Amino acid sequence: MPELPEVETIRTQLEPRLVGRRLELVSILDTRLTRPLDPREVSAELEGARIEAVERRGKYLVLRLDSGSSLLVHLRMTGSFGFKPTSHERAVLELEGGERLVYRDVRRFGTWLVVDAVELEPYLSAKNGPEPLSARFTSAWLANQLSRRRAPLKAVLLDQRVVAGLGNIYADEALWRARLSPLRSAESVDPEDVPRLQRAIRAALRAGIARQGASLRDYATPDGVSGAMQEEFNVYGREGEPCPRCGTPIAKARVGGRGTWYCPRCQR
DNA sequence: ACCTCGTCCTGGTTGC
DNA sequence: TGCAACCAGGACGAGG
Repeated sequence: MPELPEVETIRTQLEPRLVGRRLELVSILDTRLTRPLDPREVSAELEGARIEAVERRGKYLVLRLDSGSSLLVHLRMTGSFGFKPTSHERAVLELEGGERLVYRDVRRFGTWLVVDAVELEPYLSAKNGPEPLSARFTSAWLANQLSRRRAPLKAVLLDQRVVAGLGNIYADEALWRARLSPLRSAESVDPEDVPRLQRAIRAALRAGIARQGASLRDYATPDGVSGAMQEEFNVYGREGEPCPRCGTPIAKARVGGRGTWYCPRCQR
């Protein structure tokens, strides 16, 4: 489940290997990938273009092309990139120089979309709120968003328009750091506590980036290396284990249909 | 406008 | 040991 730290790690590794290279052949092997568009149309738009930049917005990977178009890749649950043949290949980009970038996605939730220069920013802005590691992600913004939502706090943090890039893992980890319960309603959070939550979100994501993401199930980086963040989870997946802060057994609940781990004692 | 839930999808794990 | 049921969850659409 690639979230911001995993996608950022992928971006960092792809950038030096892709920028300046031409896409010679684009093979889309799974027709679901480009739905509702015909994969042949998408291939035709990509082939021959040169990659100018590899960027990230929220959980989207953005390949900017010299044609003016951009390829937006969303990895959803199990999407990944690599440079070696593997199982569950859904697309292959043959690069100038003979290298083959393979897109793998076991569960086929991932999506590829080509947008032109005019559409790019409106599309990304409609899907994503502020980047959590940018200056635009302020406590004031977060407080305002929380104040108008009655849903569980965690459910609101998973809304990409509130903050871009948080997923199930880092939402739980951020809430643990902030000592706030995922179950309470967003509007019930005291405005005085919001700066703590804002800093906790940043800290959780920065920790993930520093460890090159978390390797669970299907995540691997393009270089084939595993991230190490899973070894440092405080609560995620740790039902029954002692809270690293107070020793109380970690509890598990379902919030918005998602597995949710938290300390019932020190997260209020 | 907001909220919850079902859907998509496959493979690994669990339980009988 | 076999096999079916269950579980993982990001985004989106339906329905309340």
